[in-house]
Amino acid sequence: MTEQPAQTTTAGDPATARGEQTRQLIRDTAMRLFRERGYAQTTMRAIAQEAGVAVGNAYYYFGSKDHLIQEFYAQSQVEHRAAAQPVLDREEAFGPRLAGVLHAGIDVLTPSHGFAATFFKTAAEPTSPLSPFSAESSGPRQAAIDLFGEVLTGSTAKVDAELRPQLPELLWLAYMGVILYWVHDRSPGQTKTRQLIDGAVPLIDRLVVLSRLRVLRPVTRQVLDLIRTLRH
Amino acid sequence: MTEQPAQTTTAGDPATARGEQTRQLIRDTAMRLFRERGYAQTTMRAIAQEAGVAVGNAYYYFGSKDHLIQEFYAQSQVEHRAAAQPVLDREEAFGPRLAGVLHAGIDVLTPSHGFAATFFKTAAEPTSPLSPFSAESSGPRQAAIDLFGEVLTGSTAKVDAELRPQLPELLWLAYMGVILYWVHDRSPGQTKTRQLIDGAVPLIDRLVVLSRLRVLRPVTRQVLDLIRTLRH
DNA sequence: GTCGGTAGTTGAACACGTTCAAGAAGGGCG
DNA sequence: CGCCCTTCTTGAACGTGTTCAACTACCGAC
Repeated sequence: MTEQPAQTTTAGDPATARGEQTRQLIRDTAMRLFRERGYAQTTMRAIAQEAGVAVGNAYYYFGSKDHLIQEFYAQSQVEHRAAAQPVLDREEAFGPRLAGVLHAGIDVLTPSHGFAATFFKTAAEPTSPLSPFSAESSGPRQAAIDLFGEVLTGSTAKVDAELRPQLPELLWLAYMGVILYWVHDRSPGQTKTRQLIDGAVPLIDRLVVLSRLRVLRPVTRQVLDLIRTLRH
Repeated sequence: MTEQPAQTTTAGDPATARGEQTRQLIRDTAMRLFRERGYAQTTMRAIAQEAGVAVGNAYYYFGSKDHLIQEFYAQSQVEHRAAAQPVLDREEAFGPRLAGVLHAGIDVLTPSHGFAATFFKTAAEPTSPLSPFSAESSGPRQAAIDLFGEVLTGSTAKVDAELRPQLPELLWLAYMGVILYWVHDRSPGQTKTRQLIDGAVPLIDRLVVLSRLRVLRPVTRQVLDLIRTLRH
């Protein structure tokens, strides 16, 4: 309905633009304040003041307060990738690889649990460019899906040929589910989310293995057909 | 309807309080404007003006603009229950009962797809009393879970004894998943959501039946243990 | 050097959700 | 009726995210 005007995101533009320093300053200040005070308690005026710029200047670089969240996403995704590297180097079996990558994701997010939880609502809004399903966040999303592709590629697991191309996205979807649980997880240290990962991974592992069985072939195909249909 | 018997003891019954009329007026006006203009485009000032009251008066009855959404939830739940009745009367098999109740839920929500989608973000915030998992919405939630209990109770399906007590809540969770998909569903008439229901129900049906197999007993138990652990 | 255009920066102004001190309306009781 | 207490109602005022017309800094062209 209400189409946003084309945002000058400077996709492949030179990062040497004059304002790049200011952009990073504002972003870093915002991230710090989000962590210190939480998302709702951090006002745009406070961000601007702490960064030593005018309020409007922040809006020159970031379309809205919500857009600062997307910056957080991108940053988290990069950290997740880095944190997952040792696991991908070390493990060979599918299960441990998946578990390791999932745990790495939660590891990265844990310091931000307090404020991440409060802003994940914005991510759930379908019309928002912040939705993990939106076109605007297709960059970080694809990177995340690729990460789960690596979980698969490097593993010794044998996967049904038809399932294989769909699996990375399905694993990413499972990861989204883990995050949804984590966001609501009030157990100390979010230990329950850890239990969810450790409990769900063997089940997923078994499911992937079972999908190759001839007896279950019709079901596998049925599921895959449904998924293909539902894809946007 | 407007006539009421002599009210002698108004001990703890706020339903007969003086302002009940005003409360309903504000609620109905808000619902109408939400449908007409969408959630974000409907201001509290507009609601108050259309209802012919002061802004602060709306806040006397509803703690915030978001709280008006909860009113929408409760109303939708009641309509869902009513719309599901014919299905529960007619169908006996588990699959058709489940499919019918799921379709009934979407039927009820369909007229509000435009604005429901934009406010579902608020429901996703864990700290908000509007979260479907929160204590504040335990009333409508329990009613919804009970509805899926009826899907099971009235059916001819034989369910694993250990799974049975967990199943209503699991089905409700699946329903939440359907709604999450529906919210993001941009296909005309949300036909894809209908396909999701029709595709997923047979799978759930088969899964429930399979859970009784001796071979799968360990897996069933493993899943149930995990679920019990993760429960809040 | 200075001119002109782009990139960057400013802060007052706007609309919104929300709060709150003050008042009005009702009803029980003498 | 007059009094008091609770329930309800008011609208100005506050802090917020966001916008925008005006302004400044920079840089290449001549």
